[in-house]
Amino acid sequence: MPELPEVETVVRTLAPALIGRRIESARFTSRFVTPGNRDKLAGLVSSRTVRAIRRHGKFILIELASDAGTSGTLSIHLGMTGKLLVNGTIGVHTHGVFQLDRGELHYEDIRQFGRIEWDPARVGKLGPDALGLGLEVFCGLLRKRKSQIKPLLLNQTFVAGLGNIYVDEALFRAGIHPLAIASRVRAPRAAGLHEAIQDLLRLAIAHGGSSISDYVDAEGRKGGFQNLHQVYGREGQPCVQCGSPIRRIVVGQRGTHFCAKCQRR
DNA sequence: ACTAATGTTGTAGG
DNA sequence: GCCTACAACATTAG
Repeated sequence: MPELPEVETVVRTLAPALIGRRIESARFTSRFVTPGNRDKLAGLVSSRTVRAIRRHGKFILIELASDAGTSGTLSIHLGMTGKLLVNGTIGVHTHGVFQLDRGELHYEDIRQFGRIEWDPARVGKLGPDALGLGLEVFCGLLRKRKSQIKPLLLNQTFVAGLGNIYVDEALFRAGIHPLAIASRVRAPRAAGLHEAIQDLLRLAIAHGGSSISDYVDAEGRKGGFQNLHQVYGREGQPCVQCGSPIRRIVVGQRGTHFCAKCQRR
């Protein structure tokens, strides 16, 4: 569910309710979402004030300061079905509750693929954020890799933030076949891919992200960008460019949508 | 009833 | 290092 545009939308809708708030206490109940000592994690985040909320790739990073001024970062990854809700009700899929000095923040996650962690090392291993990534940097990175373009773009240590939907959409916009070898994509096309990624992410954010089944922002609202998808979820339907049917294949275990005519190998 | 598929990532093995 | 397959979990569609 949540790729860069969805996570960005969550961060933006979360910020007004969270910045400056003090976390009085917290409770975690899932051994999957919060592996290890859940009480210890609750203790770490309690009695701290939210200084800032950031995002890197698909990770939500909440900077917390203690009364003494020492700071730390709470990292939340939404996995496939994670939600952060400011005005939710507690249900069977609520695995985290933050008591704020004003209001509550709930973490819900049906499949429990998401993670709530304190200063996790894996955030440091991420590649550069896909949004705002420089053209030269991107082309330089692409040139060095011999793997297929789609699995490469999904690799968060290469570039952070793209998921299955936006990779398919970006490759379509750039006219690149998902199995193309990264290093053999010629410079003009690579530049086109860079532009496609930037335009696509900005447009998707402007529409509040894509809601395919579960995704909602921190206030429970669905996104609207799913209505503007050109290939994702459109198997058999006509290509918006040439009319030939959108095809679906499996690449790296992921369903992959593309137009065989507009995206030549 | 049973199987496959779903937007995520980490790990194991070649 | 790279690539593939699989596993983690719950729900839904066919």
